[in-house]
Amino acid sequence: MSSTTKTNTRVKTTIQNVAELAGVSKMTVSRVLNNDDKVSDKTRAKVQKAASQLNYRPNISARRLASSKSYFIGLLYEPPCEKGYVSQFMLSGLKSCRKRGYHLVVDECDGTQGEKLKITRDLVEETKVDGLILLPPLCNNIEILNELKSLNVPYIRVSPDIELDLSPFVCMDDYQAAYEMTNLLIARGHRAIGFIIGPPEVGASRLRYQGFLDAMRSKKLPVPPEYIEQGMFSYKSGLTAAKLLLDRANKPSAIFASNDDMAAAVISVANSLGLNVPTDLSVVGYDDTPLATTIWPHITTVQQPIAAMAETSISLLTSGQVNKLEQASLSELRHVLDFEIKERDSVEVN
Amino acid sequence: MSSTTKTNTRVKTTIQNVAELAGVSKMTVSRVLNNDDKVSDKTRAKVQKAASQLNYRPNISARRLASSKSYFIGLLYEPPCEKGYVSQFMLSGLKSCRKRGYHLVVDECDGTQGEKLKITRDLVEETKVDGLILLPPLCNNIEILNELKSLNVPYIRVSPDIELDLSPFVCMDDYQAAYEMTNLLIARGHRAIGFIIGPPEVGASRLRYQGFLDAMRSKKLPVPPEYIEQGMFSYKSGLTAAKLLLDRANKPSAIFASNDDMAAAVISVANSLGLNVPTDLSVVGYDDTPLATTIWPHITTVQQPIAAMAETSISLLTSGQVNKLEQASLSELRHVLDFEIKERDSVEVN
DNA sequence: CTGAAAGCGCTTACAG
DNA sequence: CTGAAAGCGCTTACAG
Repeated sequence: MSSTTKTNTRVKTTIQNVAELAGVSKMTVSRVLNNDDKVSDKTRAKVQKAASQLNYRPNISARRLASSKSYFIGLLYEPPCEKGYVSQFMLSGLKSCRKRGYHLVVDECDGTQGEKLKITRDLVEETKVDGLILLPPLCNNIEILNELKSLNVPYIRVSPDIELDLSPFVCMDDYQAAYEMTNLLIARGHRAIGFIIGPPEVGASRLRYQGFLDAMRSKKLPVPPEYIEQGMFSYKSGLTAAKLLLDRANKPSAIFASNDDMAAAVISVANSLGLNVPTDLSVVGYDDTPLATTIWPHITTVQQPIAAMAETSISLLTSGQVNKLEQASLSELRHVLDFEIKERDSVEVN
Repeated sequence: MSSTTKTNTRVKTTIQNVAELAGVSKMTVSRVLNNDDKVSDKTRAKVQKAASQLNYRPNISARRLASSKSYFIGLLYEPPCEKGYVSQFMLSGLKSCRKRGYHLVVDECDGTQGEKLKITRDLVEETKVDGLILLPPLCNNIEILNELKSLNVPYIRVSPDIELDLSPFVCMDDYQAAYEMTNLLIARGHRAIGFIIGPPEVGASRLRYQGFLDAMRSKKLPVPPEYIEQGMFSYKSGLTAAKLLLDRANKPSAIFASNDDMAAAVISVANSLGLNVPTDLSVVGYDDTPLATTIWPHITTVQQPIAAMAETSISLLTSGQVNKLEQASLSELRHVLDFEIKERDSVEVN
């Protein structure tokens, strides 16, 4: 019996087989599978047992053909996105979709505002996605959000800068992460800590900076203006900022850069100045991009929960929770996921 | 009329509509769409005209349901893969599949050899992919190739090290690229050129090295052993090699690293030694990974034709050419795609 | 709460 | 070379 079941997984089992085993009609099986309310608990249990016994997996193509749903989730990104961010999200999203019998349709949303709107509309109307995921900075594009709203397609915003509307979003707590990272540096004995701010047009920049400032203040540590530099998230801007921070007599013993590219630049400048990282200077970054574990020393950084963001987004979109938006409380819309501080080799006890 | 056609693209047109416009049966339309031989040229033309007039796009789900084909292409990769390589391939592959009405199913093939074989089998038997793309180093895994052969699934090997079998593959000419890159350095006036070799277990390492050697020899330039170091493709190994190459009186004026990570390491070592890149030392890499355009100076490197590799692979797999393997000539199986040398800021006239 | 019928848009197999 | 019929595996809409 058990061996028969095993071989059965190789043979395609249909809704009809499940119906027969459970002793009900295909219709009832379909209802159970789609979480329809009006099925008695007893029947539901019978069907579920039969389905799992046969290792039944619904045929998506048949579903798609018969139903009004497309079983497609769209993922829209806008270049240039932080390197690696899109692909990490995509890889996780692909897996999350697959295990639910959905497919992820990834599209680049580039060009003028008009072209972006067109790409968005096409994805909705041609591919007929059941839901859309908007990566930053697209998730802050109010016209696209409005278009989606009028098209009546549920969407999730990933790490939005501001609460433009009452749509659901996933994000991490940038303020808290920067606060904790700063505390880690302080705990290692650092008092003179430099900071490179991210570009002002990115909302997270302010939060990361504020987290740093508050952590310093809570420990009554000074934050002299010459220890603060403005960066643009690019490696090159990190180079410039690091030179200003380090090419002086009274230099910080640690530098917190608002992203990994700039942190890597700090390490490079330190080296060219004859400073060893981490013995002479500790450096921390933010994002945990591939670069953080490419260069040497590997950078201590904040790991964004990208896989969890993808999983949460797709879970919300496929469970249909997003459709019940009107009744949803704010707490159901906001998903603040846990970050992790990855301690590596760029920090040392001072 | 023209405006009607435009609005029609919004309404879903079916094979039935095309059949009616062309004055034939659905069956005939289906034959034309699937490139069936036995259709008269006249009928074919009529159908094609009607289809394009209606902007007809076949419904993949209906096709999948009715046919024995799945319209899925599998992409199998094995971590750790060169950073960015997989995601670049994936992004391109996603687009190539989409425009053909296919879907790309991406899966990570990790673990023991037994687990890898199981993942491969599952992808074939459960998802029923019509074809598989094997990224390196999976494409050199003879057991997986054999398994696929016995499962009778067509596959494409991407940048395989060796010709293990008579299956089709896509690749670029590593030897030629290294040859040309070396010539570029020579043309810029460099005579003393150092080289960092890639890991011996990667077939391309040998080809790149040989291309370098032959270019030097053809110009009668010396290649002293102290200018050659062994690397492992990692940044850290590049650091070690670069120190050996640069921390001496008689140093090369240019260094050719076998990949970008090591080239970035060379730049870092140069900086810490007080050498400016490119004025004191020219550096070139290979692969054109995101890192090459992240750090400063941006690295002059060889761009692998990843998008073209993805497009070619999917084109071969979806056109059904791969099935006619037996009759295929070798030239039809081998697809050596054009590379491009990206000249950036890490090389200067000597 | 449950089911019989019809149909989604294609292709397969069979005729002619 | 072309077509009428049946069916892929589900869901929708309608009964009861």
